[in-house]
Amino acid sequence: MQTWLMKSEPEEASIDDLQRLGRLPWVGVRNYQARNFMRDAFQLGDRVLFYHSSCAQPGIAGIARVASGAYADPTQFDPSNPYFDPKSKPEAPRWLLVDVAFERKTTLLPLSEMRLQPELATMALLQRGSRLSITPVSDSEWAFLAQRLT
DNA sequence: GCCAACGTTGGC
DNA sequence: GCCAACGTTGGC
Repeated sequence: MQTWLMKSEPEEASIDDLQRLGRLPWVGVRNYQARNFMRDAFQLGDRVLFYHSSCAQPGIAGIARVASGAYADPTQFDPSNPYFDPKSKPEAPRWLLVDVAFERKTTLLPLSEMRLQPELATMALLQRGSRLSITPVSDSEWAFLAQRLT
């Protein structure tokens, strides 16, 4: 089983929202590399580290699971939605999503602390200039993180 | 609000 | 297919 880190702005969808709803369609991915991870590499039951971005305390806020295969993100077809993509056609959807299911909250592991850990220096999230909203987490990175996510 | 870094677009 | 211009991300 693989572990992934997925970024979400808590103002839009926080770990508390996921806890309340139990399950969420991960709408709004508009990057081909991130889409391809969901389409080609995600497996049902894969672990998801739920990361809060663009907020006062960026960091890992909880753990979730991949709860569906990839399917068309409906927001790309809705002209009133901020994620609307006029170039995407229903017969050939450009953007996909997966459902994500709540597992548990963790005490927030701040980005600033993650940066201090040599064991995490290889994380895709921490690489210079990395902006990708979905990144893989290696087994050794997860093993280290698991001890700190309480 | 700033700005570095990156991805996408579109003219050629 | 190149690459400059532009838009976006996201930490600070």
